[in-house]
Amino acid sequence: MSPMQNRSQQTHQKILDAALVVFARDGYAASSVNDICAEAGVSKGAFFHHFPTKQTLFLELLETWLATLDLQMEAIRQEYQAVPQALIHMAELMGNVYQAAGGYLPVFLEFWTQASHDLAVWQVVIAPYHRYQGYFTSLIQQGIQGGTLKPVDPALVSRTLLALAIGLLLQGVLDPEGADWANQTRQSIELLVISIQQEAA
Amino acid sequence: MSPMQNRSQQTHQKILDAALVVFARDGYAASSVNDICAEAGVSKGAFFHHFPTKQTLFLELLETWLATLDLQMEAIRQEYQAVPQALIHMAELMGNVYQAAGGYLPVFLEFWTQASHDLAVWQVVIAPYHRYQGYFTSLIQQGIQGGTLKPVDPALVSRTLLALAIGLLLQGVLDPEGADWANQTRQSIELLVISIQQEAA
DNA sequence: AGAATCATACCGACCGGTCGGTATTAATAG
DNA sequence: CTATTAATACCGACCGGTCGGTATGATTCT
Repeated sequence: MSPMQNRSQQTHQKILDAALVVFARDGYAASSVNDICAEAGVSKGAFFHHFPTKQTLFLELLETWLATLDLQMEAIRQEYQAVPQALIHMAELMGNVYQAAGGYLPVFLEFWTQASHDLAVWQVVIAPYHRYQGYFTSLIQQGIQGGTLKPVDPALVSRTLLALAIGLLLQGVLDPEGADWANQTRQSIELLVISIQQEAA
Repeated sequence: MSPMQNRSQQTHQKILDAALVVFARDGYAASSVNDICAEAGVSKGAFFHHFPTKQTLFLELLETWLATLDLQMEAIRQEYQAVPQALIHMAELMGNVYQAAGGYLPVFLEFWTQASHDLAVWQVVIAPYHRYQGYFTSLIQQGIQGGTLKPVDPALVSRTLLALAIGLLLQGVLDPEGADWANQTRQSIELLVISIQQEAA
């Protein structure tokens, strides 16, 4: 049943798992390769056998995270349904993100921070960002044409939705005990969706 | 007219200004004291004369930023007016933040990131965060009692408002050319405020 | 003068990354 | 199946360089 990875794959994964822990705890720049090796229980030689540079490891971690996000997005998209409900389902996706992230929410911040300082990271992040923004924009556009949403500016509402998701995530990082953030996210998005829903004539 | 600072105060300020530039460009952890000194045109000896540690400098920068934010918040609070309008004015405050930050928006991210890794920074950040959250909560509560707002959950809406501000700011950091973020912020908050406004009976 | 301010030289610790060598596994041959 | 070879995976000492911070001497102000 289990994939029965060979030693190399196991080590590779151990390093990735350890890096997630260390980056979440100390931040990317403040984390040394030695720290990651110690957490993974692996030698420095093994590290550089699997990853040419520290940045490569970071990018692989980022791409993995984006891939799982894409998977969840696609799952929502598949469930064909009315536009307002699709948006609300997206809120539940964010709830999944909180759950899946476990104690590693700060790495999200780390991704964003590095994107603003490192061109290579930025290029990896900006594409999905625009893709998601476009997805929501067209979804809202579609809702307007279908008559379920008021004639709002789709791009504006799209950026507003993303802002809610991102802003609540950041608050969750800063003050995890301050609220039930998964629940809060659902309710915040519902609040916004209700405000742009077309009342029945 | 000018404050005519003495040499010591000028040097102190030069270091702060330079740190703002360097932190915004490279991030806190990746910025060396030497980099900051070079940017400031000041020797390392001068640096450590004015700041015992690099973290101390960072905290002073953070506290200055929070103080100006407080100042603007207080200015809004002084203008006594109806609750919904006060909230919308808050949106304009965020517009000021964009303007005042100039090219230094990434330092906001840096503040947040460090807060999640460094207890001392976290303690400085968490108090104002809760204060602002409480301020908006009571403002909304007041609006509900005054009949200008629907009977929403004040704390929930407060966190939603903050999420908008933060989330739009983060998008502005990642994709400055992607939108007119100051304008977007105003419209996003208006969208939310309208949705919780009590319709005239 | 003497106290405050700044410059220079310097320190040990640690950084990311390299390298020569050693296990471990896979491939091949007999 | 075993013996041998080749390839891969791994180890840990080590490198040049940079880090935050210090010690000390020069300069500037009061």
